[in-house]
Amino acid sequence: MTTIKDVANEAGVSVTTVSHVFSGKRKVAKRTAENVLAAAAKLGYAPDAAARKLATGRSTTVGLHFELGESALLLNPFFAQLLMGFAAASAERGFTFTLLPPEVTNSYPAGSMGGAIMVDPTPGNEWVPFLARQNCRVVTIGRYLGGVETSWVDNNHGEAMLEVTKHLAEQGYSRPVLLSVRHRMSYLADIEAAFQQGCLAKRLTAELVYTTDLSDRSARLTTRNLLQRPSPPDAVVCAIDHMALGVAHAAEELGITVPTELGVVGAGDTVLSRHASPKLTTVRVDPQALAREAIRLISDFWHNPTSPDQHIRLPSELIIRASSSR
Amino acid sequence: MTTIKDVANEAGVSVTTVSHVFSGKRKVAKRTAENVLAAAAKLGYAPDAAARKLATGRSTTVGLHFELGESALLLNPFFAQLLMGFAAASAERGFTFTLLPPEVTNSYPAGSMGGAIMVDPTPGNEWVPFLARQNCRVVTIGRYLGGVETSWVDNNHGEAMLEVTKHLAEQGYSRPVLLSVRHRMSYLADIEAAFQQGCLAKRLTAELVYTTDLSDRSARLTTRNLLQRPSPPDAVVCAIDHMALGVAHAAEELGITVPTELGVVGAGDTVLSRHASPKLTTVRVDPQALAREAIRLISDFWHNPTSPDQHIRLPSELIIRASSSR
DNA sequence: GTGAAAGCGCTAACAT
DNA sequence: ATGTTAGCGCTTTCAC
Repeated sequence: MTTIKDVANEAGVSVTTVSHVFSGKRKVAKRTAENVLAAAAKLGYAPDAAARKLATGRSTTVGLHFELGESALLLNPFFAQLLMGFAAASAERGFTFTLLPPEVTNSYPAGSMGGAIMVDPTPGNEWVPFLARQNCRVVTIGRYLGGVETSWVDNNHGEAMLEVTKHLAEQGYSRPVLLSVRHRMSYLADIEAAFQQGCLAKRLTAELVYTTDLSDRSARLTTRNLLQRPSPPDAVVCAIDHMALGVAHAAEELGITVPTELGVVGAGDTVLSRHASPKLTTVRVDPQALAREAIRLISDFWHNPTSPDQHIRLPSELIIRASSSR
Repeated sequence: MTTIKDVANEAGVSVTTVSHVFSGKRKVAKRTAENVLAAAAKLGYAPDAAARKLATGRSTTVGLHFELGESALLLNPFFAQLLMGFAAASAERGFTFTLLPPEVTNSYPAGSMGGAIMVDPTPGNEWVPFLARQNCRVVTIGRYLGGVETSWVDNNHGEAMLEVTKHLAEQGYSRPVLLSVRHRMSYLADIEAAFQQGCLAKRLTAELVYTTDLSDRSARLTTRNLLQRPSPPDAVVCAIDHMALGVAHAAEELGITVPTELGVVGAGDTVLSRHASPKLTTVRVDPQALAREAIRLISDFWHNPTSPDQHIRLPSELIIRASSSR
């Protein structure tokens, strides 16, 4: 393993100078810096993150956490794209990722992280308060509603849902149902509130129905019940794409045509939305952009630890397809 | 931050003793060990991984890499489950994960990892030779066919495919096609070979067709062409579940009934397979088991660096559903 | 603009 | 069965 000392010898300077060339923390003469860089390249030197962390007390490792059991992510291609975004964005900025275990271990060394990103945390998430208590900077994707302030990156889910209700009204639907689940992610709270508000504005009856879990199967069974009511809904808006597939399935089983008799809207614009027949109207969010912004915040905080929390709201886009176009 | 010194003072012993209580590298009197543990718990002490790494030269961080652009993982719920398995299994064994960036950076500090896991590497994967050169222990999920020996954990894809062809023959299908993609993962090589062999054994014509990419859309378009031939296939076996959905879609568009006129078989048994109508016959693999075994190997190698490469083959299971049951 | 040296938290000889 | 101490690779004060 090549150390800073080897580079210093090769370049004929002190380790201090080599250190500063790599950290940029003090001015080094141009000629000197070039020599050092050349020596480092020749020897294949890269600073050792562990040694650096030990000396500075600060880490460039970012903790990453998903609530896979709770959230929609497990069943969602969205998940993989988010992760891909994290890997790429962090590599660019010289950060490294660590996956946090599902449950908090009290002895987990929060100090080993320079920050943490929590994807779609629910109020029951124990990591957020745990990390906050240890002064580990936290950025959430979606807002944390558990009583601890954090920085966050979120989509404009509410606004998109208003567009959905507007679109449904324009298409002549009048009795929409929002199919959601009881997990308390900010995302769900947002679309539920906006759904009620949007329906009110357009004079649509607004009904909110919860399925027992996130599976397409639950969505299908719930929808079957809804459609067999005396006055069934004429549109179903879903919290995630694959629930919408379950809805379409239920309609098909009952001989109800989509979109004529029943409008269907999903959320996420995953590969699933293009797969449904008819094709699914859905709200598109950009996982790569979410990842990039989250890393940007972590990087900002790392370079400027005292800067205040930041909140970033990215747009969501309504993609209108056949499933809601009469 | 609590250090080993604080614990030593609190417990009235030397740092050496504390160190050994935590590493288990030498015998400590029961009473002493209890005192140390109590002191550590009281002070909230956890060994600092960076310092430990610096002192020993060995890291408990495991690098994790996915070829998200190439593989089927991006579109596959399988992916998330695999990751969940990694997070849980590594937490249990005291390892920590780091996500490797998509592309190799020559300056990447391989020394910062105690091992690496590559998911479905293709021969073009640059990380495998890069890491092998630096004596970083590599475990692949699926075999690496790029000319470097590694330890691996794999499923018995070939055997499962033999069962598939047997099943197809039993159901009276005689002209099956295997729909695959040109990415060179061992998994694809295995099912392609076994498909040929199995068809030969059962006297079925065996045709192998490649789609341009992994999307359901490509599968659908390719299948449309196949089905419009003078003598079309009467069964399509797919390399991944969502391609099978595309196949079913194409059949539906052409008014060809599944499974009567066309048998369809997927692979993975993801949520998608239960979603198709009719329900999809598929080959089930267990992502959690793959993750657990991979971590077990990494852990073995970490504790015993000189032990030879290991190869683990887990069973795959054919799940017969409506899409291939005449 | 550059260096010398102390020390971050831990481990592992070498002691006793 | 336990303790003393050098040093892992780096950063950072203090000095020039």
